[in-house]
Amino acid sequence: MTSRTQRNTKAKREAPKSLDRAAWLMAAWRALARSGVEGVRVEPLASELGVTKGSFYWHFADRAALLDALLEDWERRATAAVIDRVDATSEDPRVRLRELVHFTTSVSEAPDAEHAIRAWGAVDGAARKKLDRVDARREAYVRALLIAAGVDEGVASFRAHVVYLALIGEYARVAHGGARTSLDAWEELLRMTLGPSSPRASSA
Amino acid sequence: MTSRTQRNTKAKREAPKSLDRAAWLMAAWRALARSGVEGVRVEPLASELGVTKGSFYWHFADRAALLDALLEDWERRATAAVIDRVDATSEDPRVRLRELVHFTTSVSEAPDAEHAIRAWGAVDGAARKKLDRVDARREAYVRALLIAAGVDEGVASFRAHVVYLALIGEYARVAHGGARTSLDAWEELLRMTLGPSSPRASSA
DNA sequence: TGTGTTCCATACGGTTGCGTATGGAGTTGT
DNA sequence: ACAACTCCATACGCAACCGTATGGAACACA
Repeated sequence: MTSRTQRNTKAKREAPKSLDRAAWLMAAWRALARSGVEGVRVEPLASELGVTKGSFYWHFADRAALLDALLEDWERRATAAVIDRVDATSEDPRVRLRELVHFTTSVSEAPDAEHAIRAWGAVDGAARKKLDRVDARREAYVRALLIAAGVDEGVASFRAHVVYLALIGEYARVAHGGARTSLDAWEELLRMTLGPSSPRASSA
Repeated sequence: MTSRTQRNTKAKREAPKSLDRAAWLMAAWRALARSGVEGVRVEPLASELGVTKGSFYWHFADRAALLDALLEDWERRATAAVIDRVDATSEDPRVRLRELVHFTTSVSEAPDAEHAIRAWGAVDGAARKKLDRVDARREAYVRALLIAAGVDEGVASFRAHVVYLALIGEYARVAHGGARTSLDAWEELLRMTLGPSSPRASSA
């Protein structure tokens, strides 16, 4: 309150420009990962950022606009980004599959955000739609990898689904503080998944 | 407002006694499944039940007490109850395992509640503790079934973990409106899981 | 030095929900 | 009938947020 002349002057060394949408988005991500959708509130975020609501309502129409932005941001980073990265590792689908599992499993901030969005999707329609799209895309990718690895097309869908369910489950467990699944367990899953189709396909 | 003499007289045919804890608990479950922890609020529940807060604060100390009661209730129903039921179906561990999957998968109200509690556990410490206990117990049960079914003890832990992850994933997907995974997919998982250990145990 | 634009502070009204205090209507026992 | 007990209604005070309205400080630019 002594002098308010330097609000911007040294707030950030490299970005002397004042707060922008991105800063609000990042803060929103932290809040989302920490406390779920209900935790991303305008005024708390403002005080965390050291400003007031006035700033928020300059960059966003309202709280819903911020939540929409979160969803859009997530859709990008949760599909194309991951797939591109995995595709860049190797041509071998088995290697790619392993990399996919290890990567999505090792990024330490991802589970919280992902799980928060899943919980959000259970309550909100917009989040639900995004989730369904992302799920479909990722599962299809896993399925394609399995088929490329020589798994029968018939069982590939089932196995891809199961693998993907396990990944979702891992996100959920890690999100509430559970221990991460060991690499050995993932390897076992991949062995079972990439293995030959079981003897009797229909046992009734 | 005409006459308030019959509040109880015909509220419920069989239970003329007025509202009790159980009624509040059920309403809380519905709210939890529908909107998550943040959705279970005293005043909305009251108006849903056709009473006022006065009733609630008679049966419960505060909102936290209601949430605790939910957690306790869930721990009972999510472990012992399920295991007892599964154990009652057969002696064959394979049949039991199948029954476990089909049962936990088919109870249509369970996924919403389970997922809501998982989301809750990501935010709250008490819920987290309950979750960890329940997870450990259920996973140990699956592991025991696998071993009883002849799976090597070495891989049984890994496979039990994977199966359990898939179940959690299923809860998550169903909770936000996703389609239930087909029985065929579950059967495929069981086939892989109950099958022999893969050829090369260490491929590096 | 004026003028416009960008970004934020301040202040306000309104809603929702928590917890408490208190009384009162029914019911039960005697 | 009277007292005691059970269960709920009513009415407050309080806090957290949302969204809006409005002014002002800093900066650019001419």
